[in-house]
Amino acid sequence: MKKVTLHDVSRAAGVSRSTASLVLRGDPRIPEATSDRVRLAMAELGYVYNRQAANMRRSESMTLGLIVTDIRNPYFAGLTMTIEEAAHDAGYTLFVGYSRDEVERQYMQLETMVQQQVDGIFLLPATGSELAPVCGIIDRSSVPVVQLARYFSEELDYVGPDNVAAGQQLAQHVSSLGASTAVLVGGPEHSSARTERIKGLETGFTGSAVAFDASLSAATTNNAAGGSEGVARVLDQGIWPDCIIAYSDAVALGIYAELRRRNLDPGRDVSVASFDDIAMAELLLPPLTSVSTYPELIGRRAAELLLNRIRDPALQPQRSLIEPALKVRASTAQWRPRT
Amino acid sequence: MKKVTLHDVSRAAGVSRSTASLVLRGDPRIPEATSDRVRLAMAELGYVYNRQAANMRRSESMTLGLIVTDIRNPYFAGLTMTIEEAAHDAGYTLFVGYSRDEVERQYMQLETMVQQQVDGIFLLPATGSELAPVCGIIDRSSVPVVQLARYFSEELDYVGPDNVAAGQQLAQHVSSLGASTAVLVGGPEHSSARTERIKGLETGFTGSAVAFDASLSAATTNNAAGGSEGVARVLDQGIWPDCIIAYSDAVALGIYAELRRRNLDPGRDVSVASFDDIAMAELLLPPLTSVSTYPELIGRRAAELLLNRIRDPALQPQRSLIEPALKVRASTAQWRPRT
DNA sequence: AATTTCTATTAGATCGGTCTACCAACTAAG
DNA sequence: CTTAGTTGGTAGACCGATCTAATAGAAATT
Repeated sequence: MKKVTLHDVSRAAGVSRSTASLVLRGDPRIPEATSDRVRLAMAELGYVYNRQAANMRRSESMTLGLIVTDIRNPYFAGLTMTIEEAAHDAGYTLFVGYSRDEVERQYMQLETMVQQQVDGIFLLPATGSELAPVCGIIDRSSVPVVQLARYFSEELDYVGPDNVAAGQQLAQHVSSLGASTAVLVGGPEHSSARTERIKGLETGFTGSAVAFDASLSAATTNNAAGGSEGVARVLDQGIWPDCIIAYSDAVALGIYAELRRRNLDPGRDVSVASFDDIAMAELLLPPLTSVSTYPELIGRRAAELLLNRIRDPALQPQRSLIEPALKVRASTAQWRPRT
Repeated sequence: MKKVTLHDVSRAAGVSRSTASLVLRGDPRIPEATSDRVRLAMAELGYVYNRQAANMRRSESMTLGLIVTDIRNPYFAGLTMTIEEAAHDAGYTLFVGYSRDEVERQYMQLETMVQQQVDGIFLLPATGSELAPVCGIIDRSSVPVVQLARYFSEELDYVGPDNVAAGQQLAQHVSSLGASTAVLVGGPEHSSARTERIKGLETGFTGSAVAFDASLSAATTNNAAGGSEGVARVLDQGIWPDCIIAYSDAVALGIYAELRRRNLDPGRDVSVASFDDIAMAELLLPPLTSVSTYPELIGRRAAELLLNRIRDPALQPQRSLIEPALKVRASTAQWRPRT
């Protein structure tokens, strides 16, 4: 029941360990007759290549790390899927950690991944990551890191949607509907993405007839529960906006539910619009107006960036913004002033 | 720019490599004065523990592997989240691969994970896994494997919902509505889960007034696109069931969409019921009747099982079935005969 | 005082690969 | 015949930890 090593293989094939190793890596110096013999021995003995051992001499481990907050949000699930695909296609195996938006958890995950000698890390930072210790482990090991969707450091690569543009597009659409008040609901309070989306909304609404006050917006967790809670908080303050802008589609789901609980009909009594445009947005009733932020593109771009940086660590930090696109649907199209 | 090793640390602290190693692992034989000195040196030099090196001597790598088909299905996302949590809490780092239900891809992922010396693997098998090569790598390395939600081998541990019971519960509910015909839509054709659900439906429907013919069911991919396609295939054959049973909630989403495209109102013109009960089921319009199969429980149970087996590989293969629970909602409650 | 036990520490083998440097045998060129 | 080059292969150091067996010195026991 002992492990079969290259040494066992080489003995069985009547060659040296070095030769077996060369066969393993397809070195052209080894003639076919020899390599066939070695490969036969491998098959017969049931040899399993030990990457960890190989990694000790080579400088790379052929593993990457990915830390995201929560894949029950389909936006992050899509992002995760493309990143895994890119990593797999490039020959890497992927460590994954879900931080649940907790810095402490995220820190532990970063730490163990670095200890496992990952060649690079995709990080969707938990809110609060700008605080000290998160960076500590990153630059102690000088492992390449690409920030996804949110950022906390200017010195690390970043790929995300152009949130400001997304906010502007949404604002323009909402004001074109003739709404007079709009409010933002949901999203983690201090994340860069939320700040940028608010900025986009504000600039988009200036000069329009819509009153938008960012200080009235309700920050919450980025999921349906957050949406319900956020919209409740707004309405219970006596604020009755014409249009509710959800921080994300995940949040919008909760907003729909809470509105209905209060006998309000989304798309008729109040418009709802959102960010992300996950597949579900189109299937909801009413279909949800949303600004698409293309998680697949972000993932693909991030993978390119990280692989490039692994090849050349001296590269300048890059920021790559993905252009959003507004998808107008019935949740806002049918809006009209309350009678 | 070179890596700091335990050797560097020990020299800086004026002790031997062995002593530094003992400090690292908190061995009680080392007095505090010494270990403080060593820990100080570690902090000053920016030492990073190299687990791969440690793994070469120890027999474990403190990593686990998880292979699932697609986390854009919230059911699998939930399963994945709990497994990651359990792994993390037990001190393991998790490799993740998404097979996209392709055996070839799954095989490659199994192979690299085994080569990375994982201590155990959670496997949600791709359809078609019963075929030879998938097992090859598993028993060549004799790595513990727990099958999730579907199975292809009796010799490996398995945790999943009690699909037969789930099918029965659904069938009983549907016949209690007074429906006269029901059809199953969606799901990967040869998966164990689908076979079992059909079996449950069949036994549940026998003796009732409902005509259920499994051979009329439309097998598809397990997502919304599959649901749309499946229901289209059924209706285009001229079959007009009273109740459509979706293979999963993900499939049901597509069924809702396709029915509406044909100006049919789910819950009024035709009942819809489903398996899984993801969070979204309740938020749909109409809210979707579904049998909850508790992915969180499955994940937790699977983690327990795998960790136990790692501790004691001689354990008998176990099968653990999670009891389902029917959640009746408006998508079936309002059903009445077409006029 | 001699022996035993205990404490703090260490040298050196080891895990399973890779990599450098070198070698032997044969062919080709001058 | 000598020299240079090519082909096919190998010995042994190396990566960075762990682990076993051993040791020197102090304390305790006889």
